[in-house]
Amino acid sequence: MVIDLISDSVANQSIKPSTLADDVFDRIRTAIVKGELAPGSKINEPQLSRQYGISRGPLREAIRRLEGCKLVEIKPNIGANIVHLDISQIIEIYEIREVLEGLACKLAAANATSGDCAKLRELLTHHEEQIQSENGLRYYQREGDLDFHYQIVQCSGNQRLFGMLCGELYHLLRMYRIQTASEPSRPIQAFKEHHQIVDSIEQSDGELAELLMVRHICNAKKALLTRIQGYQASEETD
Amino acid sequence: MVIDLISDSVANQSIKPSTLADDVFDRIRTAIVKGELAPGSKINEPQLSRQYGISRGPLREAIRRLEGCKLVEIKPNIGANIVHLDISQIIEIYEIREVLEGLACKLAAANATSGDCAKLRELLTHHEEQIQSENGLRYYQREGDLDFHYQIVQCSGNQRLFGMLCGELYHLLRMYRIQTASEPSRPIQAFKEHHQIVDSIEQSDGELAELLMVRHICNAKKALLTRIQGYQASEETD
DNA sequence: ATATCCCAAATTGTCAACAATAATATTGAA
DNA sequence: TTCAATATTATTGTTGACAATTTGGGATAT
Repeated sequence: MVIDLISDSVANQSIKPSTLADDVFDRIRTAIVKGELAPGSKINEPQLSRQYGISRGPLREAIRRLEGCKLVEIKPNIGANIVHLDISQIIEIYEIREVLEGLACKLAAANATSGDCAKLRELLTHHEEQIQSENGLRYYQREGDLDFHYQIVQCSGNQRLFGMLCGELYHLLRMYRIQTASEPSRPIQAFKEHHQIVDSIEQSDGELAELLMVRHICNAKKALLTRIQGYQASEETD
Repeated sequence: MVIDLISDSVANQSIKPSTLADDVFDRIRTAIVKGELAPGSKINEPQLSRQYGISRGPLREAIRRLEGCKLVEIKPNIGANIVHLDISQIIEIYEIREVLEGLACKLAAANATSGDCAKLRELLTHHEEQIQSENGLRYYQREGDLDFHYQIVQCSGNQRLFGMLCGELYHLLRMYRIQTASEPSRPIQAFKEHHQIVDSIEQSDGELAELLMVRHICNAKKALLTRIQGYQASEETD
């Protein structure tokens, strides 16, 4: 009897219960963010249900949840399409990021513990090593950059802010980066800016931290814009 | 034949196709925001499906979509609960509102047409009339206030920003106001601040408009905090 | 009286079949 | 050949039934 109780508690810790709809939601969301499901493409329910080995019931529940997250758009009697982000929408996201991450920095400056700051420093040190090696340059920009921002938002202590940025916007940005196979742009400059931001957070200077982060993202936005305009120009002249 | 085409096009314009899941999603969301479904309460699928006259299939799809919107929380094998906002979460929303609506003002100052400004003026004039009558005071704070902010966000031109504020956060604030049956606080002062904001938008002074809106919402947040603290103190001394 | 175990009822999760709609292919006429 | 109407196919929407799990109550032992 005692043994049963133990094995039960162990089972509850390791095997957390979940539904097919939840599992498939995660798998589809990952597939969308990774670009395995192409932006704008149509979701075929019979095909996907076969692919995941489930019936259409829980699959449709997963799709509806994705609709709530605005990762797919459903038209009645027609079907669900993977969301497609054009440049203007990416700009919109960057505008929102500016103020949202500015806020995150302001709050982080007020709330971050010395341990939090140490972790941020450690992350930057790791990035420095990555930058100095050739292939690390790509790694840094593609994932490490968002990791840095992720950690700061976590330090803000605002749970809803965390959900908005790390649970939604960052996914969309990753999606766009993969979609456009974007190369690293201005990693050394960005690295310097990251250090400045951590400095101000460590000194509990919320005002400065907010300003630096707003400017940091605004710079990234500008770099993106010039890169895009150059691309569009070369497209036209081809 | 021609007649058929006409009647078809008319039908398409008036009767837009929708699914049961979509309809019930709207109805449940309204019920949540209006407080008809109590925050924290459990959703009973058989009961709700009888109430709306549909089967559990589309009902569950609607609930999953609500989960994606973070209006309900689903625990596997247990069920869905209406989301419950405590004070700390409302404060979190106000922190986010500050910067998001500040951004909206900055963008509105750059994008608003003279027609947009006229509509804002008209709205404020209407509010003034409401304030001068006794019972209008309540009306103004409960809905008119959010209407004003709604219009400004619309002028910003940032669709995602619009979705975040008018599609999510305002719903939650309405929900909280109804939930706590909150009385109007500082309507005259808020009215003055609204006028200042429209002034700066009309003059295309984005920097000022942003600053004024941030301060406006920060004031509302402070008013909320003192009201709550007073309430909590009286609770403790009871 | 309290706690524990077990059983019954209710609720959630899943599936497969059917209905309704849209997409596609085919036929026929100009 | 080309366009339009029609028939066929595929996909989406909806339902009811069944399986799995949780919840609640009651009997029993301490």
